[in-house]
Amino acid sequence: MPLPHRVEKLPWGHNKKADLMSPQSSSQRAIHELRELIFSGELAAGSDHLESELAERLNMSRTPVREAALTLEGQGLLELRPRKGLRILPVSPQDMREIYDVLTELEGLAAQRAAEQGYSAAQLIDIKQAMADMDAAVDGNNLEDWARADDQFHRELVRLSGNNRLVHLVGMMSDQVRRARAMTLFIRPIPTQSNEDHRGVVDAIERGDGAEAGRLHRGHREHAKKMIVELLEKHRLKKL
Amino acid sequence: MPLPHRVEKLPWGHNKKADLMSPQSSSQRAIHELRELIFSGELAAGSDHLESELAERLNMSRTPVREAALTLEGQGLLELRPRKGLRILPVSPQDMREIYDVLTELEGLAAQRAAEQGYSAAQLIDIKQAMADMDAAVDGNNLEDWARADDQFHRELVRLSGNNRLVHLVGMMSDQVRRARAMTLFIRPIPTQSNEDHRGVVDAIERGDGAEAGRLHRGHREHAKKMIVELLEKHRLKKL
DNA sequence: GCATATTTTTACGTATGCATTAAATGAGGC
DNA sequence: GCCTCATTTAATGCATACGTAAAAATATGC
Repeated sequence: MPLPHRVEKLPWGHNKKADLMSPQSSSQRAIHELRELIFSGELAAGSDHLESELAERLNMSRTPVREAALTLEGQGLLELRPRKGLRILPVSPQDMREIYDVLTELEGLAAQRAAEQGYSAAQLIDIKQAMADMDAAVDGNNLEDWARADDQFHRELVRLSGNNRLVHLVGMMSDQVRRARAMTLFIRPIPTQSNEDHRGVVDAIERGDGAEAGRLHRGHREHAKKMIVELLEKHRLKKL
Repeated sequence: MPLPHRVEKLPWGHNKKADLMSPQSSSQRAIHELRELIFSGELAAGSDHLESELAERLNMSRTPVREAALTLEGQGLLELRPRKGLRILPVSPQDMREIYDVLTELEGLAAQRAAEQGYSAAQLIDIKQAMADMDAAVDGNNLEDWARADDQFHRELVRLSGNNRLVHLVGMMSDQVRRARAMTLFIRPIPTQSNEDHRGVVDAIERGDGAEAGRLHRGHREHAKKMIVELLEKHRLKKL
């Protein structure tokens, strides 16, 4: 048969957004797996990797790897450097400042718009659940759970803005922040203040007070920015 | 203090000088030419095109066309639809609202940050030149020149923010706005107000008044948003 | 021993081939 | 007629082939 030592081709149906199951197309799989490798640090920031090398690692040809690389390049996670391999982009404290600046503004807008939609309490149930999860995680002193719930909170907040572009752009920026947070999560103060901040934002959204929601959320992010950047610099984490 | 300057190698940099050199790689050429075709309307919004068709049109194989398509998909200009060809994304009034919302916020931030850099008059020469060009274009009643200078103004404003991510994201959003403006340019009022607005923003930047620069620029963009969206809806330009 | 010229290697960019599978078309039953 | 199912068509996703040019390695001259 034409495919000598190829292995699995999963007979799963087509789930467009399948988060947890392996995507059906090799390109999609490449995107997913490369992202995992980058976020887990297995592909270290600043390191170079040949297309052929990655292709072999993922059990596919160069083509889908290349396509994935193009996509991820567009998301600012790596850079294609002819003949030097693809370089996992490092994130310096200065980069982090830039990213947080943008993120602050975009999420602030999201909070404002979310408040203006006039959501019912029922429609805010998911974001409140995320808040509850964060409280529980703080109580249980489980930082990983906290980080997950925090992600969920921010994702939900942006979704509530009703602006698809916002969702997309914030997602991109968040990916980069996430890499840094993995490093700093265990050396930062216990994030009780974050939970307070979030509560204020959700209250403002529930009241329909857009200006206040935006203002509060911006403050929240600015505070986080300061803390993260200071941590990165103090610990000499020049590049992540 | 890091001076902002051109970034050569950001993923999809909007490189102004790229035209001087003939793009050597087919992929780059494909990106450029497809963009041209989209902006010129030769590839109409909402239309579908087969990879092979475009490859033939650009005198290359499917591979670089595909790579370009991936890149442009990341920029929100088109969508890859398996077996239906690549679809040039239409921009509805609702899309335009979303885009302007994001753009307003991002450029507002840019204006604020630009003001905070403490630029000398000499460093503001380019943005002032753009303003002068806009005035001249209004005097000469040349709308195309005006549009070009307006682009230049906004590009320069964002560059002055010193935030490369901002440059990058605003570039993406601007591309989409640009398509709509081509349609509305000749049915909109003569843009004298815009020039006034810009002057106020630059003044605030020169004074180092970040809050005011941001506030003014946001107002400027919000006004533009309202006008464009109303125009689109009034003229039943459902899709662009 | 060092700099420069020359060969060799190799990674990439692009073209091409092919199996897969969605969509289009047609056949057959109601 | 038209719904369902089988057949054909054709565009894609991916593998693979290959020329090119950059980088590495080697040789050469001083």
